[in-house]
Amino acid sequence: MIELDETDRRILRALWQDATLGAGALGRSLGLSQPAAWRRLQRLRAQGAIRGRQVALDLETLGFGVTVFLGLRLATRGRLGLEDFERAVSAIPEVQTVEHVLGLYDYRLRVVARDLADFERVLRRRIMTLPGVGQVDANVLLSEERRPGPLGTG
Amino acid sequence: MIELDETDRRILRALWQDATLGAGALGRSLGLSQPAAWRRLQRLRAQGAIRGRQVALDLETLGFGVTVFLGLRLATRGRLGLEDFERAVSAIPEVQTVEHVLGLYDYRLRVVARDLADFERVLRRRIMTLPGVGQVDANVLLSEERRPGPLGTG
DNA sequence: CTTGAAAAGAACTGCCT
DNA sequence: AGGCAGTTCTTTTCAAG
Repeated sequence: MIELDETDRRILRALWQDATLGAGALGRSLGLSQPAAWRRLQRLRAQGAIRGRQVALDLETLGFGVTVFLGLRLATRGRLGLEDFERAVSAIPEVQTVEHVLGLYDYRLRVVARDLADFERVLRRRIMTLPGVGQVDANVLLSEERRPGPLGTG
Repeated sequence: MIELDETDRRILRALWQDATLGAGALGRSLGLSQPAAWRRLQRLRAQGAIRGRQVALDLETLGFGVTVFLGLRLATRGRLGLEDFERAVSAIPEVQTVEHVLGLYDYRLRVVARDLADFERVLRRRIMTLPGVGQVDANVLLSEERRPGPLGTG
């Protein structure tokens, strides 16, 4: 865990919105010179605050119009059960996110499909056949808003 | 919705892992020349397949060690109820994601906090006071795996 | 599609306040 | 910590096959 000043937080917030910004552009928007912004970037990366950069793909455009969140309970909850389950779920390409959680569910999955018929196929042939799967709850995504998170207050 | 060939899919998969790759590096890893890879990138962006680039922040390192998923049902479900709720939830910095869903819940929130005590504060003072909030279910994140999604199968 | 090269811009270094 | 000036490298763009 590291300490950030307000300038660092501004840098991270700006990069969160658009990671294509370089040290020069960042410096201009913050009133810093290019090398000064560059040195802060280096430090933030060395400290591990920035893990990497990813493209945000537009799944709608790519033909995947349906996103469904599944909440799963396992019937068998031993250590082997978890490992078997995780190995099997990792082999399903339509699963975008696997979250191991504590609470009402054991696992939460984010699943994308081309349409509802495609999703039904994934659900019946892939999800329901996972080892140890018990109860399955589903929520269909209507719209989603992603926000920069608590860096503003930090 | 657009058509992709296998090379396009490879490009998107590579960028999903590391968006810092430029046209040159992409071309080398795919057996294309730098201008050829560059033109494909341009096309993919023009078609809207690539929405943008984001940094992946390491929330642990930044001091936010607790992530909780909330499933919410609203007590009042009219149009005004939804708008009031969305406006209010957008003002909570600890809320990273707001998903409007169809199913067991009306909304799903991803909430980050420094620790469980901090999370309790957010839950009591911010979440439970949201307009129209009914039932609230919680799941605490233990571990998470993100995967490239269904681009491999196309 | 390729290679090659020129122009532009970004990244990085050293030295100074 | 930040700024300035200069060097090096990559990306971008164009020409030609």
